[in-house]
Amino acid sequence: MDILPRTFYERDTVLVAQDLLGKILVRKINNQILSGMIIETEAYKFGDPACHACKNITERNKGLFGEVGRAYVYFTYGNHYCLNAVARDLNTRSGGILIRAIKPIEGIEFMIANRRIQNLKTLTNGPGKLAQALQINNAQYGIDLTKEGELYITEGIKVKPEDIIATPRIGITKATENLWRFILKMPDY
DNA sequence: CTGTTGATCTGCT
DNA sequence: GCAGATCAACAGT
Repeated sequence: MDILPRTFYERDTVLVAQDLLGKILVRKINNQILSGMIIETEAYKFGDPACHACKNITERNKGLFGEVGRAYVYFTYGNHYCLNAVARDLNTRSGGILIRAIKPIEGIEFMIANRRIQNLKTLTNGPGKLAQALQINNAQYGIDLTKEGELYITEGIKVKPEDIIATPRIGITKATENLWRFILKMPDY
């Protein structure tokens, strides 16, 4: 499976968010492979009031201003890490895509052990849950997603435009009118 | 230095 | 459906 090239991330953040649906997120821990198909994303870009990087660069959000194709991880609500991919067209100052949900493919037993639950439905269907299942934390901040390593993204299935649902984003209080949350229709999930 | 807030999850009602 | 957990980053004093 081919790893997505850096040019994939050098486009408008909203476009990349849609294109990430159906791609495969791969996490390697020692020799254990964990992977899953990306089925839900949200786009955040510069000037967007709901985005961490809406105005000034700070210690936490500087990754969103850096090189595209890298991982941006942040900690919130005292309990949860969330995984983003940095992506923007080269005329924009910052932008990122929140990976909200994946469908587990490989290493499901390992994920269940990480999450200490039994219910498959709630294994990786939220940003914080997904990060916990894949053991993602600040150690993954800034990892290059375009190189084979402990965390990267590869080509997946082809997604038709009519299989993508756009809805308002979740858990924010500003700019809720932008339909920048994208869900992949999954007939068998 | 202090107070507030947040791209959430879980458990209980 | 709703409140509580829980803490780092941020902005203001």
